[in-house]
Amino acid sequence: MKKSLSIKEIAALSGVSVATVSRVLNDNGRFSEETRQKVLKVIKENNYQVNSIAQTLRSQRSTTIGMIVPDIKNGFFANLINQIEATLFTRGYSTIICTTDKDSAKETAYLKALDAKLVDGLICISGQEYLDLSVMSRRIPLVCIDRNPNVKGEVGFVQSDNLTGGTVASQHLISEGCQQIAIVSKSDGPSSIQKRVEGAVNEINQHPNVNYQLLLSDRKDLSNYARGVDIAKELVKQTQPVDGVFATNDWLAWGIIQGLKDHGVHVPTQVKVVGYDNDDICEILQPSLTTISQNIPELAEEAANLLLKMIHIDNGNDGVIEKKRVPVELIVRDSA
Amino acid sequence: MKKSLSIKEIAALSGVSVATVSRVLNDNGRFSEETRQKVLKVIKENNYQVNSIAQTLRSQRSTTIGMIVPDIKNGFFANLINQIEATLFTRGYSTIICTTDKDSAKETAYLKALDAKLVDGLICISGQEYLDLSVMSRRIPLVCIDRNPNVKGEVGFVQSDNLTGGTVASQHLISEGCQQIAIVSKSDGPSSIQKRVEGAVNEINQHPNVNYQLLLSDRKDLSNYARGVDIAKELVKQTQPVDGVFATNDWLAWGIIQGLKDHGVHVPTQVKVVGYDNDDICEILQPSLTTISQNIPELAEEAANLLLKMIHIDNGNDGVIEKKRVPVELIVRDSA
DNA sequence: CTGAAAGCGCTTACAG
DNA sequence: CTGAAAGCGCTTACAG
Repeated sequence: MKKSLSIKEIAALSGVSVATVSRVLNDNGRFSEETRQKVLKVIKENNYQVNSIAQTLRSQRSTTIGMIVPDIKNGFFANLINQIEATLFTRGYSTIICTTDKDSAKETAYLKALDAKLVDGLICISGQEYLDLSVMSRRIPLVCIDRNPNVKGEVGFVQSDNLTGGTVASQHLISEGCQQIAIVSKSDGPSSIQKRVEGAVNEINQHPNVNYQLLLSDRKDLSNYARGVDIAKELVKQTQPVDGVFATNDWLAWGIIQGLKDHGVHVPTQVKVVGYDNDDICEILQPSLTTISQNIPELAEEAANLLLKMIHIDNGNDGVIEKKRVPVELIVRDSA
Repeated sequence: MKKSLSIKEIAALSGVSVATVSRVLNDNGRFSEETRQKVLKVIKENNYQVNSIAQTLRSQRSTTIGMIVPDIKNGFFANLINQIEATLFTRGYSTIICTTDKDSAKETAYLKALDAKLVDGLICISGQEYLDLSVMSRRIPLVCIDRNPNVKGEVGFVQSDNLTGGTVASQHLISEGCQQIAIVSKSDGPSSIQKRVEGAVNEINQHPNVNYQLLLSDRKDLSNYARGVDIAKELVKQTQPVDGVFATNDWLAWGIIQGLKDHGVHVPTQVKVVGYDNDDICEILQPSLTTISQNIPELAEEAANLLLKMIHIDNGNDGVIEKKRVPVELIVRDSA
């Protein structure tokens, strides 16, 4: 591999000291315009590229942040990751994305790797369990999105307003005339999903004439879609038929719709269905899916800004926890 | 931020030199079992974490690879990224994922950042244009997936067998009795997609009784799905109706199916449709989509292994280009 | 089996 | 305005 030039060689070629080259590079400190031109010329001519590793070691700042995410294939996460990364990039930070695949050993290994790489901050998205930061050798600014950290000390916390999301979903079904509502979710979901259920239940409880039942799939072996199909089988067996379903994600919702259809139950005329996430699939399905849309741009912006703020303040160890709650939006389509 | 301990402090606490601590850490060089135990004990007790940045600067090896990808939201890319990253991780490498959003300025900026971070290698996935590596200050092992690099020197090249993919798609339609086939794609697609079209055309040309037409959407403002709907409008207007469609991705295929349905044309009885990628949506749609599945695990494995091989050989500058071509598979479902 | 020392490529007080 | 020098935390010949 061709060796790249160092600041030392640039200095020699420019006839100045390495200190001066460094100053020009960082536009920091005083130097004559003439010197600057001279150095910049040599840098250009030699395609010099600064060595960030050396910078990081020296300055103890990596301008890199680590991002822990359970699953990159999920559309919601992919969007969120993409936007956070884009925001951080415009602010001069690189992002190392670590996909844990919900494997806590992998999560720990990644945390150590990020620690060793001196990342300036950490963003953790969702995840099944409490976040165990005891493996870190340093205290590091941390922002969690939809996840409860078990960390003492300063943690930023950005949440989508899942509680309201559930509430709005129920409200919509009720306003459409539903009186027997099934709330369908997964028994193994993270707290963000449980909040959706909680919101939906709370709302229904405000309406004495509306009943609900909770159906939690524990079929970890199935995809969300397949779980929905599976749950639909339960639904059609019931003596008191449901007329509304709130599913805590869109794939689940679509599985339910298809499962119901297989049993001759039509959506939305016989049963109305509301999903969650406003996944890309919502628009292309027939019936298209009524759903709750999370504000991904705002979640990304809040998380990135909060982390950057924490990095720059770097007050280190007082236990202040900043929280942001980002609104959601009901999107009405054909299914309810 | 709490400062982490250095090897120097571990050395002091263990009563040995930093050299010895380093040896124990890397299990490299000779030392007594007693020394090892002593040092390891201190490391454990103090939750010592090695500083990879210092290691990298010293050894000029970062055990980090960079990955340039056009779009993380695309299911095919997301899967591929995920699997490459997982493979590299088991081999001790971290992966920095850089999403270019098809913006070449962003691509250049990322390339520079990766260069500055001393990544040991680079994987580039797809992308619209030739890859411009002139911004790199070093020669670096590079593997391209479905992308033509314009680089002199050693480049690994892993491709999905897009040509055969197109061929197989046509074959299937023909074997299902189609005689008027529309090949639908995007005018702005990368070469990997053009290969699919080429394969499909070649195959049809083998069959004198089968005709085809090529429809390329140039509506960059539309999603793939919307482009499909749009194209379907063209299709139904034609005097000689088509009875088969090959679309170069699944979302496009689904748009066509929905567009045809809107005009009263039924799939698969009147028109048969084959998509490409075997996206997660294929199974949940009705009709479910017949498609060409790329072998993502093998693509990931080949790319990762090839890159690792190049890194370890590091022969640097002979112009050998390794190529791998990964087979695809026809998956027959309801739409054709 | 172990240590002293050089050096990876930078930044930044300190001195002038 | 500029340079000499220390030091970030490691690894690795070299010497013993």
